[in-house]
Amino acid sequence: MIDVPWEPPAVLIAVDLVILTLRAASLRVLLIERGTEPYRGAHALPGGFLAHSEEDLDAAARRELAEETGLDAGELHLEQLGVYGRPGRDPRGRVVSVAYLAIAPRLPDPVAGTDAADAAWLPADRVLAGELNLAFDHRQLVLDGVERARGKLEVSSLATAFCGPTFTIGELQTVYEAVWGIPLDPRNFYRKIQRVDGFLVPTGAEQRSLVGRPARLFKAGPSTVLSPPIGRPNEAGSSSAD
Amino acid sequence: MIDVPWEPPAVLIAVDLVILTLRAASLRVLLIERGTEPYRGAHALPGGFLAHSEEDLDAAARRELAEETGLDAGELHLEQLGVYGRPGRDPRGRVVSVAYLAIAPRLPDPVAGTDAADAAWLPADRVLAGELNLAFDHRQLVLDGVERARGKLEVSSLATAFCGPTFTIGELQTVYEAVWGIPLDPRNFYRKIQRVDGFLVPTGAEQRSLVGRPARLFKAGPSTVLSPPIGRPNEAGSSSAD
DNA sequence: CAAATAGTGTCTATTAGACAATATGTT
DNA sequence: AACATATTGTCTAATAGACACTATTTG
Repeated sequence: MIDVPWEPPAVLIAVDLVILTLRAASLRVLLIERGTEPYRGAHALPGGFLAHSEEDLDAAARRELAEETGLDAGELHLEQLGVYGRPGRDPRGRVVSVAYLAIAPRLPDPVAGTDAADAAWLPADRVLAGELNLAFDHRQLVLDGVERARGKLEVSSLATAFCGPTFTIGELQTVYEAVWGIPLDPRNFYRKIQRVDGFLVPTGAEQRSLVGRPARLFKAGPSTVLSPPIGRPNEAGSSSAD
Repeated sequence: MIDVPWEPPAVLIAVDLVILTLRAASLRVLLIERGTEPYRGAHALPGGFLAHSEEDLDAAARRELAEETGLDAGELHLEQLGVYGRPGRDPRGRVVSVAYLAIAPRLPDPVAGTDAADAAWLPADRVLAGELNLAFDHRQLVLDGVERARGKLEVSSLATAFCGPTFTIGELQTVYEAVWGIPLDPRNFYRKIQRVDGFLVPTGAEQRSLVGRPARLFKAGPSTVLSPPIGRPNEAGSSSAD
């Protein structure tokens, strides 16, 4: 950072949230329907401008999360995804948006936000496939968010953020399958995931569902870095990184 | 992004660069010595404010890179590292900095930048160890940059960005060892890295050094994603992610 | 019992890591 | 020859993936 003789330009800072969750075994992202121009009627990510010039970026993300979903960010996984500042991305003027990725466990259906006129958990697939019309560069944010989640599932304990405080190995497998979009062998998954040191801690309790043998309940262990990583099958492809 | 009845606060945007390279088998970061307050005399990352309100962030990063090092960003690996916007990080006022990570191949010793009064490639170790006094939150940026590089070495072709257009497997090994800070077995490394599909392409040429058998020269292949990944030994540890 | 999910055993091909051995250059 | 680096071979323990099998529940 260098001092300059001229006055540097000031820009508006926005915070946008890619909030992912699992519903009906499919990966969903929280989208609101815009009620005003620009992009009236299009889907958009929840977010907003910095409240005041001294607000911390993370604090702004937590504030928006609470406003839009009523969720306390203390309970959620929340991490910075990146900055999106291409000139022209917002027709109203120069806006630099700091994107955050949040992972939410299964939530009560109604997501009536205070700000959001109309909010819904829409399948991430439909965004990736381009079926939905997203405002601004928000499709890119969702792409990047899903890609981040896919990668971190391999090497971190992120998957548990999709679950409640306790969960079965079957539920965890559903998370991996939904985010990666591929089926996994339950038997191999079962042992592989338990082999990871410090990932899962058995609670001793069991959970019984409508059918089948009751499953042991686990909670997240101390490790946030998974070693060995949970390999994603068929990564064998070239090109495209970052 | 929601429309608001009030005027959102505008802040200054800076771009800071964590430029890594290899010198004398050690990982170095480009630091300049600040000639003005605040933090006069401390080391700082190269960077600066947005030139004008319509400048793209990536363009600003490339511009700063050229100004500080004379390097053409077209030749270099350049990726966004994150945003650093904690209030109070800059005593002059609210500044949100977009950090970029650049990887440079071996460069000519003099790094006389136009802006930088005094620039030097200093060992990343000394920053990590806290030996050097860095301005602002730049120590954190270097930490994050090195950590990013360490991780990407495993799963991407980033290592080749430290090398010239052609390189030997021995040089590549030096990159891995310097960035990870651990020794690797040359024989196992030799084959392991060649097994990665699309990573290395032999040029047919050879390179002879002062001593020892000449080594085959390679260039970077089409793959930017490495599968299987190049596993980093002794990752076996708990806690701390993100 | 049938169906469904949880959990265990086992086999095989592949891989990681250790390290001996060989190849080819310089001094 | 002595030395240094590159490249190849080989052995062993660990691992991934396929899949048969057992266990425990509900209807």
